[in-house]
Amino acid sequence: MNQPKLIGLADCNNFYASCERVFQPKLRGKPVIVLSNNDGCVIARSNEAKAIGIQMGQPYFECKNLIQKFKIAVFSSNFALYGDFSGRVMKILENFTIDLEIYSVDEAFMDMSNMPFPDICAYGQEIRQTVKQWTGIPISIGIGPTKTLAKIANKIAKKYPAFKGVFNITDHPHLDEILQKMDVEEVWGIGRRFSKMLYQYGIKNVLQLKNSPDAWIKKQMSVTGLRTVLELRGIPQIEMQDAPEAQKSILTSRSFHQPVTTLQALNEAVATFTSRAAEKLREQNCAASYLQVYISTGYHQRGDIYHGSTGMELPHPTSNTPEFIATALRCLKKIFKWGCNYKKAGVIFTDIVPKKQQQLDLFTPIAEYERQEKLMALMDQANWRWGDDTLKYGATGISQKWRYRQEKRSPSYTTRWDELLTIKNPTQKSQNKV
DNA sequence: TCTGGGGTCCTAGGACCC
DNA sequence: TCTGGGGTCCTAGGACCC
Repeated sequence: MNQPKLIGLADCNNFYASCERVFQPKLRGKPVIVLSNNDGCVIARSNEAKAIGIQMGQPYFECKNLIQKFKIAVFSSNFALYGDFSGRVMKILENFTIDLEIYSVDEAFMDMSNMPFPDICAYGQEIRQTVKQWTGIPISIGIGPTKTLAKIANKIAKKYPAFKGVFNITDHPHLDEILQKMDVEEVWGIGRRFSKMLYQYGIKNVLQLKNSPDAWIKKQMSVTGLRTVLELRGIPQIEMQDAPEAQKSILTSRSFHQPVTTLQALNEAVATFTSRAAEKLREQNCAASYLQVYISTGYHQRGDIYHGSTGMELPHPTSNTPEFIATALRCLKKIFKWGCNYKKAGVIFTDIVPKKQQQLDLFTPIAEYERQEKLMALMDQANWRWGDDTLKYGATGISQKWRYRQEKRSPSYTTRWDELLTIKNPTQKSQNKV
């Protein structure tokens, strides 16, 4: 029989906002927010910004008044920077556990069973301090017998300063009281729809959810919902994953800052997204054999709302950009409708296989494959070294009027040579790269 | 005027087969 | 007009996550 598990969830606090703050110490204790692509809406908030009342997902234009009034520091998102920080944090966490499962850019589950420490919370504190010291990123750690309870413990660790960022919910004497005070919506796996439904049946707090009958839960919320409830009861349903599984889909999409109306402009956008998706595919050493394209008008606009999407199978799994672009443009032609104000487009690759398993088709000579492979590798290298779009396909367009906007992006301090942090030397007037 | 992007899993329903 | 039962596979859509 398996030993009961102890699972820790380490979660970076206000991750993107914290990353931005690392390089601007003067912003410590000050409200900071990070915006989505297009500077459209708020996707990260420091505690101070939350206290002021800025909401997650709130449109930027809606909170401009508050921003001015409270002098909130605003950043466009800089995912290269956040990805780099994420890697550093995860590397540190790895040293503290036998099994780390990276769950998202700012979260990881840690197997903390059988740790040779009598006080698991003290150990958690040590992890927390190390990460803070080495990266500048504050984290919180929740510990519990299941992933769902570890998530809940993490929320508590964040909510009550008395716990100093680490909370263990396992065998807690006041577990039921804790759960009774939490809203069902706070549970991992219960979103807006389900919590609304549960509310209608009078199930408002987590304790009530935990004690609801299995059959009813399954009927209302399918097996996923039932798993969540069992996890709340301390029965593990969501195991730790040993190795990261191969991705099943790769998606690249963007909203346009201004509506796009012509097929020509959409062609460019779709070709660009396709190139980017193909790069991601090659980064993972994979090939794909199915491609979908979608385009849509805005949801907030007046007039016709249109959502078109279609897919096509490629003759064989590939990672070759020109093949994808040709297929994607054919898909686009099928779904394009004149007279629409398009606000978004995207490309999705599915049926992904590792490159080793890639089936070559019979009629293309091996030498041709090798030539394509070399060309792709060369382009990826050039774009990695000298910046995105150093080398690109003509189909992706030159003017790219549909491009999105990022007015307040911080420099990529850690990932681009030309944007390394510069420090002013008080004795000289010049600035030096570090 | 201005509202993100990238994923996973589950289910229902249709097509098809014997 | 009446018209079985059971299985598989695929896709679209809905739910969730960060």
